[in-house]
Amino acid sequence: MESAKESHEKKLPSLVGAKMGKVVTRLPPEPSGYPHIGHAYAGFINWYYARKYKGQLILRFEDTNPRNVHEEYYEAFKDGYQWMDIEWDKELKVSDDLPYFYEKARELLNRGEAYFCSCEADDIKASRRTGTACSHRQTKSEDNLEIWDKIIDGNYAEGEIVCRLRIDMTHPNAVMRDPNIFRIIDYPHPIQKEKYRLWPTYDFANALEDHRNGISHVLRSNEFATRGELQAYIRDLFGFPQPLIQEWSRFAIEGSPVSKRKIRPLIESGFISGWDDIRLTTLLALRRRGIIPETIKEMTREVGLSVAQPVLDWSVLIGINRRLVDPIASRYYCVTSPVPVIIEDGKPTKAIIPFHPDFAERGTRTVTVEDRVFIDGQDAARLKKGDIFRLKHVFNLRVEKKTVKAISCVFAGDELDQAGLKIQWVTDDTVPVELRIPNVLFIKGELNSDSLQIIEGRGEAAIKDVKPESIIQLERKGFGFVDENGEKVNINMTE
RNA sequence: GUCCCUAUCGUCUAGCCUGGCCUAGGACACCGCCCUUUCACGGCGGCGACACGAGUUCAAAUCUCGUUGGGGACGCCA
Repeated sequence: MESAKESHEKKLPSLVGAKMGKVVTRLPPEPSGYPHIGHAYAGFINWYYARKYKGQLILRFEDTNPRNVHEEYYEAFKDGYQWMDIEWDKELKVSDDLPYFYEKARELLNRGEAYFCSCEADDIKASRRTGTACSHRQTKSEDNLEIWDKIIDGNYAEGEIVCRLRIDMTHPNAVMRDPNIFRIIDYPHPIQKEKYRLWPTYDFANALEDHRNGISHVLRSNEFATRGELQAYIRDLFGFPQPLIQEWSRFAIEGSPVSKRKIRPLIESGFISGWDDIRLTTLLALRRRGIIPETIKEMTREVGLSVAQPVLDWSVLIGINRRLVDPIASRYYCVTSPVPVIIEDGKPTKAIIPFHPDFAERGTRTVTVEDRVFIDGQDAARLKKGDIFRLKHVFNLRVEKKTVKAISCVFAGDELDQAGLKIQWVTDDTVPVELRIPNVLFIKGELNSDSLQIIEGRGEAAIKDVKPESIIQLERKGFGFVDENGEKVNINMTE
């Protein structure tokens, strides 16, 4: 028991170069969509180390592309982190720092470290592949500074010109081949409105913000690995110290896309219901599926700072969740394809059923069984004449006659047969239940037409009292999240 | 095409840096038994892996080279 418990308390490794009280990490979301499990994973790691070393965690919205950013997502991220119990110490928006970036950019222009380039985007791209420089590289500082002012004054249109760093067009790391650091975007920003039209690119903003925010450790997924060199170069340009960088591999869950590019068409076609569809891995979806935050944390500790390419199976997440949710989920009976069981010699009998087998303090409900109950069609199919089974928490019955429409039984004693068959049941007093059973969205890259199964059933009356958003267990069916509880109870099965 | 990262049970991961303690440990899944008024949780046991090929060494999962596979970058996205 102890060894099992210890193994569940797997810890993340110590952080290189971390000093107590001196660690500052960051949550750097772009508010352009809903947070998903990958954000929660990275968020938890950053939160974990900030707390472990009694440092600080900074929430920094990377909102430097007004075309991508929408106001609602700032809140969506905060909600997501809050749900994960990830608390941050300071909240910033990169878009608040444009004056700072402007000042730094002008300094670089003045020093000849940057220049404006009016080549076509495609030509710039091609020249990076071939490693050839364009004539704009030679523009004098004074002229570049003049162009800067003209852009601010509105003399250039979007797409007409960009500001690039003068590094090395033949650098082995293509990211270093004179990267763009500013571009014109004539589009209102949700926070800054129409105040700016010249926006810094990711690398420039990120490199300077990390220094400006006093970030000691940049903990991020390695899709940014090749940008590291550029970001370090930018900080070096100003003589800023370098934070320590720790990267891990971006992970995936088998059959569950994360990208907006893949998900949006599914929503538009109506294949899935929205960003909170229970087949997705957005935090909203996971919550509605009955996955709890602790499960995501546990999974993060398990996967750790791996640099391979983890592709997790849903069973890992679901298995961890089942263990964590077991003690908190009350048990209920629910039957699908109900088949009547006629108790020929039935007399009203009170069944007292506990809500949880291990915690008596969670209480019981009392149901009176008369001469008819319903059992699940699948259980009915297994019964044949002469079989003895127990109506769980009531008494034993013997099958006398079985027709396609009903099963007739007689009382067969009260003694509990430990090894005998026990069957869940409902009376006439039920509530309609809709079970939604999710499955993977994609199988081997193909959309899975069977990714959501909906089953109608009858739940015992006690389910009417379950608070929406509770996680319950339908005995022998599994755990689920009570999504709505009205005329009908919708339950999203975790699976 | 060029550059970077990576390769351990079905899946995830520990070990690799500092070679011997590894007949390779754990989690999830699966199978069996036990516990049990659930096919839940829990307990015990089982199945099950060092991608391949060379090399270095008394000794290699661990070091070197190559092959193959996987991921990422080469955006006026982040």
